[in-house]
Amino acid sequence: MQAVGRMAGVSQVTVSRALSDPSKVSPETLARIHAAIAATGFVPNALAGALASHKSMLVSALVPSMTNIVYSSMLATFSEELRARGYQILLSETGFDAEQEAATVELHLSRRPDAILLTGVHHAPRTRKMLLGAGIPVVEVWDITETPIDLCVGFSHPASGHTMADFAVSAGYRTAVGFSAGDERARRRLAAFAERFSAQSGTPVPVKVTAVGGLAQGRAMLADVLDSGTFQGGLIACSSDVLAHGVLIEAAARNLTVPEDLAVIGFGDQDLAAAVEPPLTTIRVNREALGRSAASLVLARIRGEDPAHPVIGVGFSLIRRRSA
Amino acid sequence: MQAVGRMAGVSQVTVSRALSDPSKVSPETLARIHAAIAATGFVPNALAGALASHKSMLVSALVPSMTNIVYSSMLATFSEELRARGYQILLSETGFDAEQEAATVELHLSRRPDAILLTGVHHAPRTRKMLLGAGIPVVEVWDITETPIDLCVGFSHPASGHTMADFAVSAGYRTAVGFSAGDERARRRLAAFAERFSAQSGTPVPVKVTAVGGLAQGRAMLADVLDSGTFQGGLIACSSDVLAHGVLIEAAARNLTVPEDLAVIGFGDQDLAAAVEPPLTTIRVNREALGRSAASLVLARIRGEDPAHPVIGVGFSLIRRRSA
DNA sequence: TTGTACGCGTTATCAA
DNA sequence: TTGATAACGCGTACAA
Repeated sequence: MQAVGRMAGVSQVTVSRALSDPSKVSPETLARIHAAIAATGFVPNALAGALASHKSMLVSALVPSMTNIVYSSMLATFSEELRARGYQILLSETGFDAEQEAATVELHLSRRPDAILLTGVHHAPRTRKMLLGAGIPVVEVWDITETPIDLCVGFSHPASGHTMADFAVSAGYRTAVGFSAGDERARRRLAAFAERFSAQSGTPVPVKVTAVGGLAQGRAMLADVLDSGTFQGGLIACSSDVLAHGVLIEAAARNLTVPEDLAVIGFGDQDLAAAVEPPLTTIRVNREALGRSAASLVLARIRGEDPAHPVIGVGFSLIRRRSA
Repeated sequence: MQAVGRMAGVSQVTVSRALSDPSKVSPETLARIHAAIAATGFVPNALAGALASHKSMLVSALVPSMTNIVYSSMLATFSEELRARGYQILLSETGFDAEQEAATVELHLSRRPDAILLTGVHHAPRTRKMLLGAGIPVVEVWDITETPIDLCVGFSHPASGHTMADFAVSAGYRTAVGFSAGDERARRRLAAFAERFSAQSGTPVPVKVTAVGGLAQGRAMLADVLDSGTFQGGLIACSSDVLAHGVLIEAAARNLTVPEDLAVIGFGDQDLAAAVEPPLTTIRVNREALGRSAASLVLARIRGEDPAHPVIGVGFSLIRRRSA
């Protein structure tokens, strides 16, 4: 900035002002400064700026996995909203491990973000402590709690499982099995489904769990319950659309008709849900709205406001298509 | 650090040393310092550290889309390698637009990253200039060029199209159509396929293009060529596995048998390629190796080394399964 | 093994 | 409308 100022015939401070609040600089000097910037290729140092102003214009986001469309799609709108206000996103994966999350939080905090987004509501005690100590807005998403660290936007996973079960019962299904991915939230959804469905139908609901929830795992699980005789028709409730899609593929490969021979219900309403054959009955969560709400809550808190509702339930809805 | 030092009975510098190089501090004082850190909940300020040391321990990564598994999977290994060396990734989406990329590069440069990763080899002139001026390692990935800004790890998209065509001809297909996503690299792949296939088979290859390459678009494109009579059997070459998967779904919905009634070839060898029915013949790019090579090239350059081969071709291979 | 002094490149405060 | 000066919280000499 000093070099730019020298070239424009002004001091370093004036260059700083020209960049942060052009209205405080006369049009003529502003022009000279811009000319100097263009000539030198000067790029301001945001590190120094952040250090001096105590504003990093950085927002941290921690998600279990960035290759999972479920998280990346809500992040897309979250970061879009924040980028519009000049914030940049510092993104990290935490896996599904609380200790790894704690380590990542510490790393992020050292960059002095102006706010931080966490996935889920269950964290290591140390994580909570660090976050409280940091004194910045914290928003927990993709789950819901009455006792958030600060802010929370999400929905109840058990409630979504209950909704699936109620639908299944009312649609006339009397037997069911559950296929779940290994992460804690998926298991809570399926556990709630199994508990409610078996209570209403009187038949127990076995729940199979796989570490990762891919297409291949969906196929393999269906093959497994079919070959072992665990499943003789009825409904297959899956913790994700991808798993459900795998079930569809395996069923087709065995010349089984969906939903006649077996019915399938997914979770997430990803793009593929409507595009597969038959289209998937699934639970839709408005991920974009979730990301947007999280952003506006954070933005309000950064402005110093105290939101009337620090916990926002975005809800979900069952989309009935042809698979069940 | 001063406060921590006071509590531990040492100066600020000693605290700094305890954190950056514990071997330079006596075990006793180290213990006192760690106790003080634990007591105060002190988290070092990486902004100040970066400002003083001229090392931000930050590496920028710019990808067209983070919801696209193709990019996020190579990023996963890239960031894993760098995280192991203490670097953090500053990630941004650029869409498929050169101007947006330039603006994002400028934003990232203001954070003084120690290196930067760019997707593709075609950039705005201004981007090249800024990057050269920044004087940091730059690695361009997912495409290849003889004249990189600095480093390059990727493969030739036209060559992959030629490989598809050569396979198709040798497998006996005499007619083909191409389905391509709208991005520049996808189109180059399909254009190369069409050119080579028609040269060898003597029949022209129409190429359909869709802005986004989703499952629904794959279905719609197949429905379209079938209903309009543009396609009467032969091979469908797709710019991605997802598009190919859409073709598979639509074919099954119409009771068409693959590969007998129509054959399909994809690109990318994503997880789904082996899991669908029939499994997809596709082009595999080792995305993990790509991310890893990019990381080690960058790391070497950061260490001040001059890599013998600044341009690395990772190549690709055709995986023949049952769809073609 | 530890400490002193200084500088990194900005913003904030105050004065002109 | 502009400038001088002092932080911001660390690392890096250099000295002890």
